[in-house]
Amino acid sequence: MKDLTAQQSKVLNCIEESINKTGFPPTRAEICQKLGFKSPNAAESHLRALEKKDIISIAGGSSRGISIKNKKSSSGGSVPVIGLVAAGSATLASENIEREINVDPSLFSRNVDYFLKVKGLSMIEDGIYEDDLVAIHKTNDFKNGDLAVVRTEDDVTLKYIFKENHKLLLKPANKNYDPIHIDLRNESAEVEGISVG
Amino acid sequence: MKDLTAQQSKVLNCIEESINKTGFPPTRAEICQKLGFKSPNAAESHLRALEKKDIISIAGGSSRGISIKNKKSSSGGSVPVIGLVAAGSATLASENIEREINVDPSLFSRNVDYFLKVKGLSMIEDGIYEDDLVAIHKTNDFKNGDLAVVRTEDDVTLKYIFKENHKLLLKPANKNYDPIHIDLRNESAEVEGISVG
DNA sequence: TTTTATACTGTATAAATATATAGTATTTTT
DNA sequence: AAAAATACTATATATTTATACAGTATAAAA
Repeated sequence: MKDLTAQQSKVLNCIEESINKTGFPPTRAEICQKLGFKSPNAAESHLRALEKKDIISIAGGSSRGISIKNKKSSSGGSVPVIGLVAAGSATLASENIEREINVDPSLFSRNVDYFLKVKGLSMIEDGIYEDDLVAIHKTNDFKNGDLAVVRTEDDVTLKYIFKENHKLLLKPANKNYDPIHIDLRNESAEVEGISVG
Repeated sequence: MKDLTAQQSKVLNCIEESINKTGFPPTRAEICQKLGFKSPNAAESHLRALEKKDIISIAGGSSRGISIKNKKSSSGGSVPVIGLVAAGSATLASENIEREINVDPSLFSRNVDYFLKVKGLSMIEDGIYEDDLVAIHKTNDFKNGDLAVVRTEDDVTLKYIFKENHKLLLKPANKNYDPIHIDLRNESAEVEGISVG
């Protein structure tokens, strides 16, 4: 996908800000006022550029007819933050969702699908503290030693994962917590994603 | 709080629909078209009524200047659905949030703050199955035998709660799962809310 | 019983808004 | 080197839109 220019990002930010603050998108004039433009056409042409790049859609003939596409999925730009977990304890996530954190896509090795906000102390030896953000890529695939979000029958945890034949070993980075052994023949376990932070 | 009339609910729904579908609030004319009114003043006066009841706010002098208040908290009307948990396993909640389920407030004994979507099988003997909704009232207060959302150091679970001195007993309604004993002197545990469904 | 709130039709209009057209200048792509 | 995209100012205007004013009718509250 084509990147946004600095000005186009500003305009997009301005739109997001308006929606978050007032509940509805801005007019051309409002964009101009916020960004210091003196002509409504400045905003107009930026909007057209953003539309061409498929970032927003503009409803013709109606005021404030701007909507931001890509609310879900896609590759670059912004990623949802999911409140969660550490060694399992899932916080009530909807209260912790901080929408639309803009991220530099080149910073991470794989695609980041969401961020986990760490709750709990089980990863404390690894420099991951409460409320830290861990970038997660959704996948079932993992290597031994990966920091993974694992969903067992009873839990969702963020731990280092090791697999040997039928056995999974989930290892927290805190001596006070014991490693968890899972026999896949008795218990089910799914890897929801792995850390790419 | 004053209740909404049938027509006012329709108008509110119309606004929500517009925001969900197009990304921005409707004009008076659009409301009229959708609900079959023939005068823009029909929509206008309903909007004024909704504003008076503090359901929406209207930005004077700007088009589509309608925003819905009460995004958080408050008593009646609509409640968020939080994807979650059963015997602990927390699904990645932001994916499961189904916003704004309208509920009859008189149906529940206490205020409903949110719904949990049950994941897992630990409550199966009690008529609570996977994907069922359980109405939750946020509180620290509980009685023995309450179905409670309990956050331990490592988990969030939905279980029947019993307290004896320093000990908590969390009992699932499924023989295959064992009750959990928590000694409050060694481990922390918080009640996030109790079921009022 | 007299307000007050609900629930509209119908008409009108000032203000808000989208949007086209005409330019200029710089940077990037081809 | 030419074309295309970026990044604007400036002006104009048709259309959208909010919003006021004038009515009518019914139901609920005071």
